[in-house]
Amino acid sequence: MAAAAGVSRAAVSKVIRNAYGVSPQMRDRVESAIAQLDYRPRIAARAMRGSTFTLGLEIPQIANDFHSVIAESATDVLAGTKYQLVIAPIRNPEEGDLAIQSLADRQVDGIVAIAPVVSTDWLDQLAARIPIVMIGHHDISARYDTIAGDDASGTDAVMSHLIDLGHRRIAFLDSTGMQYQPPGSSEMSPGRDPLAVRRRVYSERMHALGLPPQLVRTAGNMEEDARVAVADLLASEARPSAIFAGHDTLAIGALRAIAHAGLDAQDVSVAGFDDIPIASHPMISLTSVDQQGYAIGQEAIRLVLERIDGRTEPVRLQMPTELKVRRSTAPPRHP
Amino acid sequence: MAAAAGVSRAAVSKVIRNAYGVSPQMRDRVESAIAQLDYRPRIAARAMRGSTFTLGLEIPQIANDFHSVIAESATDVLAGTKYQLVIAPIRNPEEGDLAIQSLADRQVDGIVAIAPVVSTDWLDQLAARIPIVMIGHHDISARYDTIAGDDASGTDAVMSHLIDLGHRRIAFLDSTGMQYQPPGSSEMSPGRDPLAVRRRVYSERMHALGLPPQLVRTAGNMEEDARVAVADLLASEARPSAIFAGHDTLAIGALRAIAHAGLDAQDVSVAGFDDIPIASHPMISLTSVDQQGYAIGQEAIRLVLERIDGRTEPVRLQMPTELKVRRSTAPPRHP
DNA sequence: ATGAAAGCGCTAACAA
DNA sequence: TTGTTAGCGCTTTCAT
Repeated sequence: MAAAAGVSRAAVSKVIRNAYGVSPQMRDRVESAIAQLDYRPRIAARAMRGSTFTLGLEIPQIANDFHSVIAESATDVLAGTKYQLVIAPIRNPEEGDLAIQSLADRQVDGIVAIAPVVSTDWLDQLAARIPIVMIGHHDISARYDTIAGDDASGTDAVMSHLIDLGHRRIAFLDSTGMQYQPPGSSEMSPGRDPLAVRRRVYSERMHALGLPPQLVRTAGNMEEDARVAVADLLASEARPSAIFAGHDTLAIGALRAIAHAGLDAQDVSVAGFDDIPIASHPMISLTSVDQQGYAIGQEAIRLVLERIDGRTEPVRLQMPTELKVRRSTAPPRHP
Repeated sequence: MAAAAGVSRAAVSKVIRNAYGVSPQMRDRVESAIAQLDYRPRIAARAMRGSTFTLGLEIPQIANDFHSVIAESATDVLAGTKYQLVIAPIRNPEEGDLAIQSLADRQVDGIVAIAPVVSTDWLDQLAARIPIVMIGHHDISARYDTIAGDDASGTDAVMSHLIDLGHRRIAFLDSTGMQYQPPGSSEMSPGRDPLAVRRRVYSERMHALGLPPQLVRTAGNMEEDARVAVADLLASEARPSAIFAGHDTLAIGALRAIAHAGLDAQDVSVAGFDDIPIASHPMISLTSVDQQGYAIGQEAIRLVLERIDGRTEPVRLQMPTELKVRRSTAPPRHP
């Protein structure tokens, strides 16, 4: 390339990086050579000396629309900038360390991670080398930033709503997980993940009313896992009058089972969390907690860019929540 | 690293790559040093000499669940292999060249692209350097592989179904797009993209019955674009008795407008294409054409790995389609 | 303002 | 079987 333009490599490098010390005519010469040769700098070579202009996003469960919304907003924010977003999808949060490590191995300039199952220690160590923003977990770290919805108040709102409607037999639809210990890590801090907080506040509210909490475990975070679990639940003795799902993807699965059984919101009400786009569809109309997924994605990118820019003090954001009451919750027919 | 283990760099390299010519004791020594130092090879440095063990997936519109399913199956196939999948998301198919170029700049070992707006010439040129698999477009290329659903027969099935139900005023819900010309490219081959095929077969079937085709253009490929367009349509004189949506994301948006207007399938039937997961939800129950998105993703990865492995003859796959008749289509109340 | 040259961490060819 | 060495294509420092 340099040879073709009849200039030094350094000159080409400077022009590309818009660096100081190039005359206008030099710039012209190099730029026309670039255009003519259709020259593209190799990111890998640049990575050897510095940055890759690549931001990594770890996504557990790409089928979860809450995650898609975050990816969408990150894409929107980054469009037209010099940074390229790459998503490392995994099958479940337990594989989070693999995806994050993989992104680090590829020397991305920053990482945004959505609620992976990794220890804070492990992440702290990584964050010493590379900017990291954590979405979802309520971590307190000196090295990386955190953005989470206000799970406690969101859950409170759901519980108050259901109780006010007259529900007493309220089940919490939970996913398994958070069992895995990443190698060489200390134990996970308790209650840092979003579902743990929602589960805890649910239990507290039930206890406060003298009601027995009913935790229904799904086999995983897929819609289908929830459908199966709720189908079983409906066929059992322990049928609740309302189900609070740990997140909307589970709630949608629950609604499948309920609709399939020919039941409606007065038989079994359903509330979710995240307010994914389909929740507002008039044919679904799922009561859910909005935690501003789109804004979370925007903020995450903003924070990681700030860190790339030099910030070192950690930032912790908590997004306000708002309960969207829709037709999937109603007063119970048989309280 | 090499120094710490007291061996040569070449030895380390060989152990990592499982290459020929390492004694068991050498392997042991190196491996324990790797474990102890928590050593991770830098992908960028490897890229300078060869491969990156990274596969790129270009996704237009991450909010489209058909695309998510493809990403999901690709993730599943690649889990546990030495390859890492990275997704380059864009806002619309018109930005396809940016995402693909960006992946190429990052020297991924292979690229899977979902129906981007790029010329076949441009792609052919790129495919000379890097394995490419195209999903969606019915391209005929000597250099890259193609996987597409059988759009013609799928559309035929939808049209026959609607006509058999008694519909005559059938609109095609189309998205704009495919207008953009990538720089330095020849014109796009006509009819290579999925929507063009569906639109064409729709028009043919309408003409065959002596009916005027009714093309309804949305502002884009988002669910919301379809909702707006259909809301306008319902309020106009030209209200059809059935809408065939170019793909399911548009169909879901159409159903929003229809449900919101208090209408049902007998007023305005809706059929879509792709059979995204939510289509089978009992509360949505969208008639749609299944083109096996999950299998498409699997095959795409298989093909790109085959190419990395040395295959050079192009492969073209066409997936069979199956019409899933559900409750969103019904005989018209007012034919 | 420009160019020469060192070096980033690997792999591959070759020498020992 | 092992180690030495020459690059891959950039960025950065340092002369000019």
